Amino acid sequence: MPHTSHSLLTVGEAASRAGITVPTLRYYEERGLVHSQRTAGNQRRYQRLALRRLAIVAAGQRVGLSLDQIKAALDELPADRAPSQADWSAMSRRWAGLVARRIRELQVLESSLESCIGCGCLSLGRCSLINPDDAAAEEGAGSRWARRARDAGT
Amino acid sequence: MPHTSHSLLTVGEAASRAGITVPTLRYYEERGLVHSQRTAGNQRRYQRLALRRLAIVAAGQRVGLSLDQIKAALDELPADRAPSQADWSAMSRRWAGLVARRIRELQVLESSLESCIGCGCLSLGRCSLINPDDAAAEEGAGSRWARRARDAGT
DNA sequence: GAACAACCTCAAGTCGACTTGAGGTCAAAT
DNA sequence: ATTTGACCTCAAGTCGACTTGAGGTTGTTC
Repeated sequence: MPHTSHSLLTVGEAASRAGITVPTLRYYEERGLVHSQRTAGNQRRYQRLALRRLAIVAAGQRVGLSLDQIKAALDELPADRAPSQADWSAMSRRWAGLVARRIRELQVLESSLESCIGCGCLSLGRCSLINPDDAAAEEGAGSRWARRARDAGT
Repeated sequence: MPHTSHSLLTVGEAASRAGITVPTLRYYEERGLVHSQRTAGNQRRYQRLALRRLAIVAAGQRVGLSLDQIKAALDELPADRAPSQADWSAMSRRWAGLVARRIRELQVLESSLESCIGCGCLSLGRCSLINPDDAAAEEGAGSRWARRARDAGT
């Protein structure tokens, strides 16, 4: 076993702290979401900072972003320094906007469903769930909102 | 052009009215989400009722359900009769519950992001976005937000 | 009765986000 | 020095939800 009191983390340590599998961590690295140093023997070593980036990845997934979108956000943060407050709050603000928007979408849906509970909806014409044209008027090109659900599992 | 004033719809008509492509409609049918009759020449003909089912599929996707989950919901509705109000409101109620739950999750996330906007989050330990354990504490066994739920019971 | 769009089936491809496997190397403990 | 578990790369597989393609048929219109 690698002794676990260094400031650099092995893949296994980093993965388990981030709550993901080792292959997933490697995959994230391949996608440019995290970075590592290598030992003389070519093994990955992660800085603590990498955990923060991984946590941001998880948060982004909860927000409903694709890895590419998350990468775009991460790319605006310094790669090997703690982000400045300005960096950080800009990112938070953008994501909060996305979340707020999604919440509004779901609330529209929720009220449609609620009005459906009693309506019987025997005629198509009346039902706002079935006829979401008005409700979803904003829907542009394929904004079928990407559902990503990570089953943290384990 | 097929003349467009029958009570039965061709694939093309049904697909365009449902806002999906023809292959997608065929795919849905293959998955058992809709059903059709066939002409003597083996072409699909859809009842109006199929449009309602397709609309339910779309709604379910907006709710965030998989096609399997949506199928499970549809399977409890009569296949070739309009659903009774009881059927309908039971489904709406279940879906409304899912939506409400998802909204609550996103609201937790939203408030985390909001508090992040100003916090700087220079230390991992404090940030609720980065440390969602407490925020997500209400969440029971696994299952981030119902998607892989084996109780696809809609 | 020919043109031609719309239809048919079946197979394979795509994309995102991973997982799984084969075959081989590194490093901490004994 | 050897063991053993953790690590390495590269390739291929999986899953959901579709899309694309090839090759052939139907049905309405002129």
